[in-house]
Amino acid sequence: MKNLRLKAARAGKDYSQQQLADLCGVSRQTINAIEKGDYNPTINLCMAICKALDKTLDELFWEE
Amino acid sequence: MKNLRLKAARAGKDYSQQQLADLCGVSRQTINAIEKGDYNPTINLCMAICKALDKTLDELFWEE
DNA sequence: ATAATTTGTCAAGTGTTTTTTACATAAAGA
DNA sequence: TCTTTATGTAAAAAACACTTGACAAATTAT
Repeated sequence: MKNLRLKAARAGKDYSQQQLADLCGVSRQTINAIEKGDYNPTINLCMAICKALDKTLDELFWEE
Repeated sequence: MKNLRLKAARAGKDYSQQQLADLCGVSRQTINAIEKGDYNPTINLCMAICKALDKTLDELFWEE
């Protein structure tokens, strides 16, 4: 399922997928795939994303 | 670096590495490696661990 | 003491994340 | 209109998470 919280947080910073990817040191496709939601990133990447967007793991990635 | 918060949370539930591994559907060695800290688990596994231990991602995995 | 459980570690293999390259479409700006 | 930027998607290969099997040291229980 899509990660809309991530998409929203990125929009809140006015970053493109490419810009966020650069900040996190990964490819644009990786960010795209995570937002699209069909896979399972590593915790280190999740933390890099959170720090780039000033969010926490729970805010962007926790699922009930 | 070691994940001592995870080790402590597991101790708080009185689970062995094997028991926690079974609850999370991974091997004992994987849990051991995460506690030892020399790698980078996936977010899905981190969430499974958190749920087994009644903790959140931020409580067990967030690093400043 | 000794048996059973737990933990630490290693090597080889499997599976999946991630990269790279590439192409197509939509939106925005000049 | 023409160009640029942003997004969605795909296939092949590289990188790495995770498994399996195994052995030894340490801990706990009997």
